[in-house]
Formats: sequence, C-alpha cells, structure tokens
Amino acid sequence: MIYKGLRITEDTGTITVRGVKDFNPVHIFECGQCFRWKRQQDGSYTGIAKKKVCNVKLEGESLILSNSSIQDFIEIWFDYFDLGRDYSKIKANLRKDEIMAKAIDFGWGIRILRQDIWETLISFILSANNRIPMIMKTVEEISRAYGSEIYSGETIYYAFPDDENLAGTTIEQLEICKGGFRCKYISHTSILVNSLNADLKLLHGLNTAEARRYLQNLPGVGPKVADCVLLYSGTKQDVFPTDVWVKRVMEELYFKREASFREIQEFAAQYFGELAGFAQQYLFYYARENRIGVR
DNA sequence: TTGCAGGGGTCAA
DNA sequence: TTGACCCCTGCA
Repeated sequence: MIYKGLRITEDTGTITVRGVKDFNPVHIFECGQCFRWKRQQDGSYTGIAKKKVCNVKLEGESLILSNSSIQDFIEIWFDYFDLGRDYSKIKANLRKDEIMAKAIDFGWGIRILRQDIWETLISFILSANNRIPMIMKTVEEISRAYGSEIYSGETIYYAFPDDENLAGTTIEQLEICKGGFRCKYISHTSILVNSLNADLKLLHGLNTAEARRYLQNLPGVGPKVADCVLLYSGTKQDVFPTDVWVKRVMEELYFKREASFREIQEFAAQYFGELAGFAQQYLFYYARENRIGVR
C-alpha cells in the first residue's frame, strides 16, 4: 500500500518501507537523543518505544521494521520517526556556513524522534552529570522494576513505566536502579506529574519560553534538561540544548573564544531561528563523534 | 591491586 | 558563583 508517499509492504511481522530519505539508524540512535535503542550484531537496532518492541534497519533506500505491522507503522512509527517532515529542506536551509555543512554531511541521516514526553523527561533528569551507558542502564532498570512486560518471541522486554507507577514508589525503591542523587528528583517529579500539578499535555498549548519555564518548575529540570525534553519529544524545535559538547563546538568553531551559556543561546536563536533544534543535533553529533574541543 | 578524578547538570547556600 | 552529588569507568 501507499501511505503519505511511502510504499509499504508487509510480510509475516516485518514491514518494508520504500522511499524513505534522510534516514540513517546509526545517526538517529547514536546522536544522544534516546536511550532504549540497542545496536545488534547485524548493525540493526532493537528498541522499546510506545510499549512496543521493534527492530530497525536500512537496506539501500528501504527501511525494514521487524516485529511490526502496517497498522503499527501508521499508528506509531510514522510519527515516532518524524517521517512527515522534510529533512532535505531543513538541511538545505541550515547549510549556511562551512561548519554546518560539515556537521550535516557527517550526520546526514539524523531525525529527531518524537518520543513520549514523560519517558523523555525522566530520562533526561537522569542525564545530569552522567554518561550515556549509565543513563541507558538506569532507564533499563527502572523499566524492568516498574514497567509492564512486553513479550517478543522468547524474550521479555519492559516498557517504560507510566507516571502513576513511579509516583507509587519511594526514593529508596528507585535507588535500586542506580540513579544516585537523581532518584529524589525523579520521585518528586513523578508525584507532581501524576497528581496533574504538572500536566505534561499542557505543554503543547504553551509557547517555547513558557514551556521551558513550566518544565523548569519540576525538580531535577534546569535549562538544559528542559530544552532536551521539548526537542526530543517533538514538542518544540526552536530550542538549542546547550551542554558541554555543544558549548565546546560553538566556542571552537563559531566564537573562537570562551562563550557564556546565554551568548550561545542568543546566537543560536538569532542564527538558526526556528531550526535551532535540528542545528543543535547535527552539531552535537559531529562534535561528540569527532571529539571537538576535547583537550 | 588500589585509589582517585571526573562525567552530555541541578540545587542550595 | 561555587561546591556537592551517586555510580561507574579509565588510568596511574
């Protein structure tokens, strides 16, 4: 069948989508936006999202999704992989200097996933002063301890728990997942979200500045985490999450000197505008993979 | 083998 | 503005 310009065929739990452009699983899953997709022996990625398990690989111009149906694709994965967005156009608009050109050529297949905002919130609270393998491990442990089981063949996977599941646990019960000092933030944030004192659905109705402030009222959420949550949940694209890697690449390649967080934010808003979030993702991936700015 | 520094930020003083 | 913070890894 044809769905929004993509030709889809299904064969015993595997679907093939032809005509997908600007899509590279390595770039998408290794660019720091998600924590539940794991590279397999054959180079494909298996992940848990939206209470489903899926395996993704690219063969030529065809996207192969295993353990999935056409219905899942239409209801879940089309949106999750942001396939309705024209990344070629975004890249053309962002290719305004040599630095961006290099970053885009390097991470040409990046797409910003439209992840569940609740899971993204908790995952990025965990990211504070932490490393990716550790964040992945803790998210996995939280899911194993408090999430629902998903059966796929012989294997049991665990969905990320809902807010009521985490709100019902104590800080001590969360600490078995090795989140360290971030567990108290997760516990308090879960209670606020579950009680609807912090309703994440309201974020869609707010402008970017308001949405940022709203999120920053939650324990464990500062400017960086708020921007990550907005960007990686597909809620806002005009944010520029600035962590040490983005700071390094901006200082080394654009400012040619030390620059403050505020300066970088203002420059990004002015220079990249509505596309700041996409620019950030290309720059971050480029900087991290090439260790730009590391002494 | 053991010990220590430091990491993709946030909070509190 | 600055130090502390859990846990783990890398490196003397």
